[in-house]
Amino acid sequence: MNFLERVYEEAGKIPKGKVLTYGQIASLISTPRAARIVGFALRQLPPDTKIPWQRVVNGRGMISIENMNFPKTEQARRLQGEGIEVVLRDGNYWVDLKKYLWNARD
DNA sequence: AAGGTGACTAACA
DNA sequence: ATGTTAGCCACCT
Repeated sequence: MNFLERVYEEAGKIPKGKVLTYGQIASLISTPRAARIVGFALRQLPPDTKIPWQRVVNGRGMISIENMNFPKTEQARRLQGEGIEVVLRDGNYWVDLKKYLWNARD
């Protein structure tokens, strides 16, 4: 099983209404410094994937997407649909990590 | 096989 | 407190 598959596996475990950071996922799969690869993994997800990629944000709770297959507006919309507060600040979408960051045991 | 790349981060200026 | 720079490491060409 390669790194990407582990990322998908962990991402799939994120409960609804919670978010996770790239670094956090990397740590969960025992490769703390590979946050970038996590992003790389999510980037190549097909539009019809079941993986809750929208629950993954960067270390400050910001949606890092600019204009890929999935627009950040789409991610923000999905998160709000799960009951997560998403605020638009300075052209970027943010979530409150203190409230929504998942601690892997909840 | 080797070097470039990135949905990241942390450290500096 | 904002803007840059430099590590990071698995994947892609």
